[in-house]
Parts: sequence; structure tokens; C-alpha cells
Amino acid sequence: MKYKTPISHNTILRLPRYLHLLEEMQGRGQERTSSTEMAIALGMTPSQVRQDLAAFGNYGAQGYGYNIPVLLQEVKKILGLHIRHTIAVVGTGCIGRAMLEHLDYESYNYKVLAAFDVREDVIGTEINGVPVYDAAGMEAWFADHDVDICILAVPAEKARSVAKQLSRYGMPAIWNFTNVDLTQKDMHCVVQNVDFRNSLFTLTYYLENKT
Amino acid sequence: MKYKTPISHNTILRLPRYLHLLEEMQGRGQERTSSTEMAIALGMTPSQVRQDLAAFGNYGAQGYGYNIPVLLQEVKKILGLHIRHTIAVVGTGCIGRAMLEHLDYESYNYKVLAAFDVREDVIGTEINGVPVYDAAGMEAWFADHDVDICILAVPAEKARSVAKQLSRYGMPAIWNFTNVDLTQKDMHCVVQNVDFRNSLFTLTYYLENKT
DNA sequence: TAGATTGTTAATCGATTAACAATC
DNA sequence: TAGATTGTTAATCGATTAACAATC
Repeated sequence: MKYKTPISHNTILRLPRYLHLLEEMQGRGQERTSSTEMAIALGMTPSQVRQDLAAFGNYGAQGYGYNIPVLLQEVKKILGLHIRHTIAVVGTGCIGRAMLEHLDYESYNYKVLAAFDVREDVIGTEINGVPVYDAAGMEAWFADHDVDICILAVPAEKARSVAKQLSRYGMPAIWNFTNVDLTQKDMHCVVQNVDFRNSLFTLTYYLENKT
Repeated sequence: MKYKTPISHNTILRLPRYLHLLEEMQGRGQERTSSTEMAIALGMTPSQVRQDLAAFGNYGAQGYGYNIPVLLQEVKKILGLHIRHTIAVVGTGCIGRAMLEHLDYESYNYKVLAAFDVREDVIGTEINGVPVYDAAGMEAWFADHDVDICILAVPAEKARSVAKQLSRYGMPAIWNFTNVDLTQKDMHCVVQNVDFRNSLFTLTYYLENKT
């Protein structure tokens, strides 16, 4: 999709927060909202909310504000949640399992197709309804299935080689839970690094530097 | 600690990346580095690296650069990793277990003291060497133990009430893995929200809006 | 109609980058 | 000494906030 203005990364990071707020409001049976109400709920300025939303389109109306069901659909559409996405999980250690069980993928139009591991005792089992296959058969399986996003949760020492392998298969996106920074240098897929240590360290900084 | 300039949030977010890079360099037996070398490795500008580091102190030397062991210690100290921190885990579902098993807390001077749950079948067991106690005894236990950081991994519907409870116990920091935004409004502790959906949604956005 | 609230333009603020004197 | 590289100051760039005409 093309927008009139280039969209800043900060704006993208705020979209999920708008989404969750709108879902919460809809859950309360609310019909309409305003940039001011959203801003107060999220600790932002009304200007920022309007700027963010107006970058993608004119979803509001003067004197009225925003219709919640409409805006909710639009925000989902901006994020691409109107498109069905398929997911595969590589590595079913503690993190892989947690990601298979923790999120409600169906609610946001994702479908987890399969998981892969090298450990004999998990191959052939199911985790949360998702079959676990032998990692040895990955190449053939990926050739047969269209996967949009791969959850990478293998041990750190295997992270780079498995990521390159996935990249070779033409994987469009990798959600990387290994604590290895997968720079997109030699890969042509979208990568999101989730390093829990970073999160813990910044928390620790603010803990030790409270105002 | 007090610094000459107010430190921006973006700078704090980059510190863990410097830390990991320096550890990697040290692991290769490297003795010294420069802002240019670090910038190239991290995809930043040398100016940014120097600005970030100089905000905390003068760790480099003209004509030489930075001594890796020294800078590594300094970055750890800025983040507060020279101080030993204690952790408790509340909720031992898939995420709680994963956080107990995934991270090497000892390497960064953290000590996980205990985990809590309400489920009979896990109470009394150990996860990765950490004892799981009955959540009913939390108040007494927290009165007896100094905990710096609580990993919150209870079901979403209990998130807010358990967080308030922890806040009442005087918990200094909460690392929040429930998909509930714990605004710091009514709580006087530092909170870090980790909502995996946000991460997945932004990944999806960039997947659908590749350049 | 009057009041409310948008989308947008202009003003402000902060963060990043560039330049360079200091000096190892 | 000459070359390299810092820390810092100034310049640029981008993001946030404020203001307001348009209009529901």
C-alpha cells in the first residue's frame, strides 16, 4: 500500500496500541471515540493520535470523532491483519512451546501450520493442536507449503545457520526469539528480533534510575 | 546516578546492543574498538555511538578509541548490572516457565528466588532449580524476601489485580508478560510491558509493506 | 444554528549527524 | 612527530505539538 507521507517507525509502533484500545472500547459496547479520549487513555497528545491516523487516511469526521468499529477495521487493515497469514515454528524448546500456546493467533487471522524440531521425543507429537515434524524434512515441507512468518526459537548457536536456511527457502519474514541479532545484511526477508535480555536490561536501568 | 545531560529513552534502548556487541568482540579476544567499528557493526553512525557513550562519561581516548573490557564494564554499570538483582516469577504457565528456562540470569547478576502459582500440580515442584510455591502464601513470603523484579505471567484476567497486589507489597519493578497494558497510573513501581502481539503486528506491517 | 472535532499547516522541540579542536 | 579518534559544539533533520480553518 502507498501513503501520501512516508510513515515513521514510531507511528507503526503506536498502531498496535490504538488497536488494543479500540478493541477494549468496543468490548465495552462503545460506539464512537475522539482523538482526545484516545490520547488520554494512552498518555499521548490528541495531535499525535490525529497525525498518526491521518497519515493513512481520513477515518474520522469533524464534530463527531471516530466510529469505533470502522476505525478498528481500518487499523487492522493498515497492519495487514485483514490478510490471512500462515506461521511455522522452528524449535520447540521452552520459547517455541510458549509461543505456540500463549497467543490467540486465530483472533488476528494467523494460522499456525506446523512446528519443527530435531529431538526424537517431540517429533510426531502435537503442541496446542500443531503437529511437530522432523526438522530434517523442513526443506521439502517448505517447498510444499506457503508460509509467511517463521517463529525462530532454536538454540543460539544454531540461530544464524537456520535463519540463512529459511532465507534460502524464500521465507518472507522471521520472528526471531534467539538472542542472536540477525542483521538483515545477507538475508532478503523481514526480521523482527525479540531479545528478552534487552527488555530486562532497560527495565533494570529504569529501576536503578527512578526519578 | 546523575548525568550532565538528561538521557533520552532511545539512548537507553541502544545500550543493550552496545553491550552485546562488546561481549561478542571480547569473545573474539579483541582488545580495543572505535566508534566507527561499532557503528558499522550495528548499522549506526559513529557520531551516534560517541554521543550515546559520552552522555554517561569519558570512556574513550583520542587517537586510541575504546578499551573493550573497560567499556564493557562501564556499559554494564550504566545499566545497573553490577548490582545483584533478585527476581520472583508469578504464574508458571507456558510463558512463566519459558522465562524461567530461557535466560541465563546468573551471567548478568540476577538471582531467581522463587515462583508462584495457584495450580496444585505445580506447587512444590521445581522449574530449572527454582521452587514453585503456593500463590496463597505470597504476601508472607514477599514480606520476608527482598525482591527487585517480578516477572508477571498470570492469565490476562488476573493481570491487573495481581499487579496491584505486588505494588502494595512494595515491588520496585514488574516485567509484565500479560497482554494487559499496565499503565503506571495507580502503581508506584517501574513497569516494562512485553506484549508479543505488538511485536507480531509490527512484523506483519513491514511484511506487507516491504520496500 | 452552535458546539465539537477533524485534518492539515505552521511552530516548536528534540534527536541525529556533521564538523572540528583537543590530544593520545 | 604524524595519524587517528575522541568529546563536544553547531547544523540538520525529523517528530511532536499547537493552532485553526473546514465542516459535521
